[in-house]
Amino acid sequence: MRAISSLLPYLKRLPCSSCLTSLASTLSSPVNSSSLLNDFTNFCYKRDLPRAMRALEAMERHKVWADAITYSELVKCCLARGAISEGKRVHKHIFSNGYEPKTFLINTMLNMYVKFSLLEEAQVLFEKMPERNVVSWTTMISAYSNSKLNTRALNFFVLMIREGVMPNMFTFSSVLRSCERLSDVKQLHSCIIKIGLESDVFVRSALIDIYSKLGELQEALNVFNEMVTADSVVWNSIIGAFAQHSDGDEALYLYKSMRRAGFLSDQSSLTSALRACTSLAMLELGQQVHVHVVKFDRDLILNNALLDMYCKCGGLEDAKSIFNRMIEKDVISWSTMIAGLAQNGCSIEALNLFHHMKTSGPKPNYITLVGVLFACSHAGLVNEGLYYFHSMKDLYGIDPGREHYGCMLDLLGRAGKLDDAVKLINEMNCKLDVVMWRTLLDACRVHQNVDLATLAAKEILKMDPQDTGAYVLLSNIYANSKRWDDVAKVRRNMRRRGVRKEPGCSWIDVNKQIHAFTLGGKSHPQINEINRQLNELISRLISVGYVPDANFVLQDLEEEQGENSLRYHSEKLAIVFGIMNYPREKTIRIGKNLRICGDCHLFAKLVAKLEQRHIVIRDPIRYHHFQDGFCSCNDYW
DNA sequence: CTAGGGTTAG
Repeated sequence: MRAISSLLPYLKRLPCSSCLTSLASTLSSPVNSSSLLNDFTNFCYKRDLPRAMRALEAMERHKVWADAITYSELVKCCLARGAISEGKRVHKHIFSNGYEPKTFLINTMLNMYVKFSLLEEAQVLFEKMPERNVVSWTTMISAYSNSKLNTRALNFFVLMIREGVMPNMFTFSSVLRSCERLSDVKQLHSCIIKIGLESDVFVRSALIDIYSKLGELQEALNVFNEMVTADSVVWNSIIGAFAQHSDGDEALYLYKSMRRAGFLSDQSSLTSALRACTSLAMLELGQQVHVHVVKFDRDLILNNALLDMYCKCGGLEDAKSIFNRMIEKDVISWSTMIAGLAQNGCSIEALNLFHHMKTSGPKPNYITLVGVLFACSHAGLVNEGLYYFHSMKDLYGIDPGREHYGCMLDLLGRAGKLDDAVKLINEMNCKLDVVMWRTLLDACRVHQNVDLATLAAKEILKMDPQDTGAYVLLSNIYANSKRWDDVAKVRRNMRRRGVRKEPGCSWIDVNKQIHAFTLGGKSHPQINEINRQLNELISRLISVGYVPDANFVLQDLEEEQGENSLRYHSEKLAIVFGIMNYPREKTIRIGKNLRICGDCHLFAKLVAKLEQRHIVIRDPIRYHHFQDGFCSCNDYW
């Protein structure tokens, strides 16, 4: 022992028996295997990885083995530290001669490899396991599910059943995530009921989630409603399901029910609630949700949802200040802000932000560039758009996809370059989808290209025989060139297929109550007063030079009645109602289901000037901010 | 030792 103590000053830390043992072995002293094991156990439980590993080496030399629980602690320690090579070393140790690792210990190793994303290693280990229990199988299935290796996950589930291993709730919540077909979910679902696991909250939320992902919202709701006890994740699953499928009403209803049931809102439910407000364009409600967001103000996803809500609900100033205040911003935050600026008519600002992103933001992705091209198309920035489109592959490594082509068609089409648009179509390697044809059709309408419009409308109706807009436009085109036989034919087709024109509708929120108007607005109790004030307003506008623009009657079937119905377009009624009920300084916010027509656009600009009002109209794809005789879209929409 | 929920797109 004297020889050892003379070495002590050279050891930085107090020596442990494993150090002593390794010294001892070089000095050929006898080994105390029980104190070696003791130290190893201590180091493992204290998560002292370096010393535990040294002890492990010593144990190997002396053929000393610890128990499985201690080893599994060590593996967990490797996992927690991200120590891959140490983990592999332990793997080698427990598979060396003279030790037979228990199944649960190998499971721990399996899990470690999976968490390190070393699927190959996990796979090899799994195959050489002498015995595989439900945890082993579930670990592999879960690994495949997380890596989107869906077929493999499902195959493993089948193999597991064939081997006679009974799946548990862990297995189902993993394997469900890998289902791509409804029939698979149905089979698993009945399996779950047979085994009696349907009341498990994990299984239930996984079921709700997968039904929702496959678009089976009713099934998701059934699973939810059959539930006796819920936890917050189950609630969040069902709220998220409806929020993600743009059923904001149902999502908000469920959100309120959740609060009534005594659950507090958390990051996930608030995110979904915001998304619901976004899809309903309910700014005021969104602002109420914002109040609850404050206590999670460092949550990136939630902030992104908040940002998007303000962008899409026309609260651009709030959106900007949120964006500027966000401590952490990812590519989604930037993309949201860029698209948001573009949607609100601030395309130049959107492009400036994109330049700023290149120097001090994350790498732009596919969606970012959709926003950039969208900004170009909505401001008529043809050259800029062409530049970004042609350089996106070289500069950002992004291949143009459907959405990018769609933006370009829109850009060229709106700018009247229909020939270039057709050229682009021919260069595309994908076929035109309905949305692209609609884009083209719209451009044709604006630029009066009857031949291409006719083709586009026919193509649209081939793909979607229920597309009201295409019938209406086709019929309008024919009407415009006095081809009354063709008009009648289109009408007959519409009737035969049971297609009805979606009535134009605008709405405005007054005292937390939504007032909706349709053409003529007959159903509103105050319609007589509204019409009176509207007529008076129109006379005053005419006296300062307003000329109703009947050219846009081409948008609506009902418009054949001419200027008089134009006069009672739903947005005009909503604007007048807003003037009647809002103080002058309050912004009049109007939502509508169809795009605004040129006459109403002009009307809104003039009213904004004459009445000194700030008017915001949201149509299905963008915002118009009217102020002082101008619109944020610069009359380009 | 194994499991479930939230954000950007024409």
